[in-house]
Amino acid sequence: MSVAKRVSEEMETELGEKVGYAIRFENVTGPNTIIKYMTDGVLLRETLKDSDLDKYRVIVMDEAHERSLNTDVLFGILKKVVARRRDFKLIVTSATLNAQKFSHFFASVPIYHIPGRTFPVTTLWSKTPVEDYVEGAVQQAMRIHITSPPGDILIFMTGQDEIEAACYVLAERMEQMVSSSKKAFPKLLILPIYSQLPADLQAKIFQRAEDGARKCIVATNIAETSLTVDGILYVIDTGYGKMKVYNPRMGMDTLQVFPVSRAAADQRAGRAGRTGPGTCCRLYTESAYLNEMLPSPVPEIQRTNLGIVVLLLKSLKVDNLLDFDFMDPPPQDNILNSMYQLWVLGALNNVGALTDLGWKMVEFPLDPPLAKMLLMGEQLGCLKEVLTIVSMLSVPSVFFRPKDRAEESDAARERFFVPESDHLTLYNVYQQWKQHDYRGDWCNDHFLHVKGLRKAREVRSQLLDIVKTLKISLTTCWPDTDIVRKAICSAYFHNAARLKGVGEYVNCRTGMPCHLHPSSALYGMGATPEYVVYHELILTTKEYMQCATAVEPQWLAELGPMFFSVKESDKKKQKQEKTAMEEEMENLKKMQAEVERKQKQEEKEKLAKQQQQVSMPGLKKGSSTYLRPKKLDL
DNA sequence: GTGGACACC
Repeated sequence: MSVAKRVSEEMETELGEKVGYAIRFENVTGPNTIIKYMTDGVLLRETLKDSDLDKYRVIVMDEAHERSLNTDVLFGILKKVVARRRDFKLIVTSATLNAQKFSHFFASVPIYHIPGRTFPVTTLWSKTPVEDYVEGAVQQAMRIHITSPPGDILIFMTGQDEIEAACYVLAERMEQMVSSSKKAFPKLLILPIYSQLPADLQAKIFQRAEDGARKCIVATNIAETSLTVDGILYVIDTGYGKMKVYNPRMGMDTLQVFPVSRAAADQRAGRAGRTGPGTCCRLYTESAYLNEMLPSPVPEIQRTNLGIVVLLLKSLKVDNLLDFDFMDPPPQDNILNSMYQLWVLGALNNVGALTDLGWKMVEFPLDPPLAKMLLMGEQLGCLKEVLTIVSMLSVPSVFFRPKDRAEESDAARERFFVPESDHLTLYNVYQQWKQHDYRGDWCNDHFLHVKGLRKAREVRSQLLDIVKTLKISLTTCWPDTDIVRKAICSAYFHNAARLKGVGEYVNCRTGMPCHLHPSSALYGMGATPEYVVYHELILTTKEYMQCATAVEPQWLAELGPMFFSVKESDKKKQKQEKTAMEEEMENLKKMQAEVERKQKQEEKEKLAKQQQQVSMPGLKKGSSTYLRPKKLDL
């Protein structure tokens, strides 16, 4: 938006006239707009309505090296548009590191180099691997503060916990230093930043420090690309970051600490050179950088659940997904698994084409199971309730639990509990917030993140607009919440689990152990329920179900017949059902095999390269102790 | 009996 604003000022027009912008919840453009700045997500949605993008003559894909999921899907689509339309131009801008690769993907088009305007950055390497990088970073920061000329410090850590620890230790060391030193000591302003930090605290990093004080910002990779602070002359890079990795076989996301890529490390270093010549202290050896880090991060499309991507591409008439021209094709397992899941949800038919339900699901910017929950809400007569639940599930957890007020915030959360369902608990939170006029101070009083709730409200209103354009009627079942639980069950029966012990479950289909999270409302039932469905399974210290709801076993049979049947039922009928399902499965397997065969033919050369990238923890053999990704035992 | 980088539709 700020770029759009600057350009429109330069062209001496109002923003939204000749120059405009569009992001998810905002569209500031008009009939006279000739330059439109937008996110890759907005453009991707536009291609669904007009796959030739006839509205545009030129598209500039900026920051292409970031390789977001949407950008990667767009590349494949735009490549086709370029082939079809003679009057269309595509310009891709990227960090030079990857330029060759982009050029090659688009039939070896010419590359233009545009020199950057940053200052040189001196790199200092660690001579030996650093065992404890939190401690290492703190020591380095103190050293810079004591011995180096003015200029702010930026430290990269992996997450909230580390940031809090680092800030705490830093403050402690500073205090010791000040009290043991006789002379006056320059101040150090320690500032944490990560996305979940409340906005007012985030804003502090941009404020000027009082006279003589040096700022020390301790950040996640939010400071790598998303926000830029001027005045940084020193960067301390731990060399690590968190990354979400999807495991299709277990249907589970893990958030793991990995060494960052060389490209990311260089990006981090560059943050020291915006104001003047800077310094980057890397808490890893030059050899680790050269030999053990990947040149660039594994693209998101290769490590994510592809449900929504499959749905989108199917709606664009890409019949054979393994044939789609991805710059870096995702692992076949991910594609096939997502197709299977869409088939199970009833979005794809036996030959892999979109069903009526599937076509409707595409309209919603939601993961397929969430879209299905919405549409089942329509069918079952509880759309209003489900709209709220889906919106709440689309934002980060709204419960705020500061460490120093853990008990107090737990008690506040428990007051919202609906004992049979975490989903209904979320609904309850939203309703109460609404009844209190969507007030911010009410959120603070009840240990809720205002930001998250506001976002949920925006999402809800966007979904409501789509519901209206589809002429779906807005039904409610209140106060019969069993119907809501049925709607949840109808979209999440693949995540059904059966009780094994208190709070201990196993997935009904896969046998995967899964645990109720200690924060779940279901603990409030006294005895935990026999059957639950859950929103997602996340591996941390255990496999935890995030957001679970008690369901009746007969609902599973009724709403998820491809997985479940009631034992007592007529054996003959059961056998017939089984045969029918087996037949469908066979069809699906045939479809998959055909798709696989073609893929193998055409992508033979690519495959070796691809596999190298796909084996995600993706580090070369003989990694030193510096590289120790958490091992995932499957 | 306790979690969770970051964008985005």
